[in-house]
Amino acid sequence: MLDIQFIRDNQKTVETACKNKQLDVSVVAELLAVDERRRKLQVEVDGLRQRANQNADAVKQEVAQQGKPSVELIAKGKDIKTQLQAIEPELKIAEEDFTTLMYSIPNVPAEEVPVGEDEEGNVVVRTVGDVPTFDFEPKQHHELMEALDLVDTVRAVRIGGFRSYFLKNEAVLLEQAILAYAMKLLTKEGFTPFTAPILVNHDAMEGTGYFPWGVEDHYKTQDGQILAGTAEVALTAYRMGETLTEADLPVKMVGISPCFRREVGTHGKDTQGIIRVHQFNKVEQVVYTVADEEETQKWHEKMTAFAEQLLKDLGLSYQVLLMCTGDMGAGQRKKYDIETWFPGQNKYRETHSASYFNDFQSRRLGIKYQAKDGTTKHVYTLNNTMAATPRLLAAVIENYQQADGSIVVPEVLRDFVGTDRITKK
RNA sequence: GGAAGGAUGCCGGAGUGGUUGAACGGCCAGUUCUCGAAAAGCUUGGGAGAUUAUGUCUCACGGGGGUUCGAAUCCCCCUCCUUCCGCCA
Repeated sequence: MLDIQFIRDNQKTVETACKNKQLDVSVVAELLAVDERRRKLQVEVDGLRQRANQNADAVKQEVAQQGKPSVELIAKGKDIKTQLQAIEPELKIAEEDFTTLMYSIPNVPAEEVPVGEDEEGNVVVRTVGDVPTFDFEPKQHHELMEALDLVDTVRAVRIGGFRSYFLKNEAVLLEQAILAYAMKLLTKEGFTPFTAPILVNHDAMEGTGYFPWGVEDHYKTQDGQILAGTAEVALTAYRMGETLTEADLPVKMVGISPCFRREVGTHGKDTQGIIRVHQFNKVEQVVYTVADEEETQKWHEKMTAFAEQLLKDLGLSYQVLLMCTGDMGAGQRKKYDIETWFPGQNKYRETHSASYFNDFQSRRLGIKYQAKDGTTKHVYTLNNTMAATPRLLAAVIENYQQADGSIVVPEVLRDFVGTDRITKK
């Protein structure tokens, strides 16, 4: 959520942001019209309430002096009340409309974000690691995994539907190893480890900016909770409604949770393998910083670097992309995606996504802090993937495949997995 | 699922119809004292909206509605929390 004053002063900027993010532009003008109506009604209602309060004080005086109020003042009070009852409902409607529209206004992208309609507009910032060469034709992860009895999608689909999977044998340990390694890296960096609830309420979804735009992308329960697509939701909302002190910042959290995504609108994409699934596991980093864009940008780079460290430790090649306006979320101010090299597919695929929001999320969630100068400000929030499996597992398998179809286990994971090579049984 | 209790400011915690927007304590900020700090004292200071004056007004005691000239306080509905019982893991 943006500051209404900012929207009033920068209507064009906000409208351009809507347009560039491929969102409805008309909400801005609609909001400002409602804002004006609301303010006009507010002035009227405030004036009447002032009179009502003054009258009540006068009644109090009379009671103190004469023991009982005069009929005139009681009648006047009733009259004011009648007038108030006539316009208060209008104000209430205007306020409700105002709130709904405020929640529908996206964040304005940072200056350096390229304008673009879709992924074509994204810009490669850096490419790290050489694309590995094979003296044989590298296979895709699902071929390799099926041959080694590491995955079963045929039976899974029978049980859980399209995009379901069983991981089996060493793949289970290898997945856990990746997640545990990711957790360990960030814990060493001073992040507080969490498991996060994935069944969350509407406020948390709206507060993090997934709603109202992404309602269709999420599953919900018959009790009204939503199955979150990421631990970002619960972790970012962790201090919802609280006021911290500046000394508490930065707050650094790393959470592990299952993630659920409906993947509507992706029919026909990645139908093979376990790159795109409805349920996966993820280690996610979330940080609150002071209300300073320079500081939050520093953290944005740092958090991206943490994810890059993981990929380097795993010996994977990747590229970092600066996402264009059309390919970023409504609440995001700037976003990097990291794409990891998949030799079997012969291309880079998205494995990480790092965003910062300034106070867009914290305004919605009501997360503030008392600054050193005594004023109260909203914290700035950021998040980044640390490791998402089985997608990252698939990357490891494709990159570590051998001519005989076996998989070498990355060195840093060997202790956990208990073997240095996965071979046919 | 049944029963009881609870939700108050930045935090803890009083308060059962009108000088309580909130005692008391803590924290933070500002300020006085000081070479400086600590300690101590003082402050219309600490949330939101309107007006755009930097003063006034309104709202804000979990959320919504009602009673009343007047509600944190009385009534109704809802949400959440705690405890006990039941059930389950």
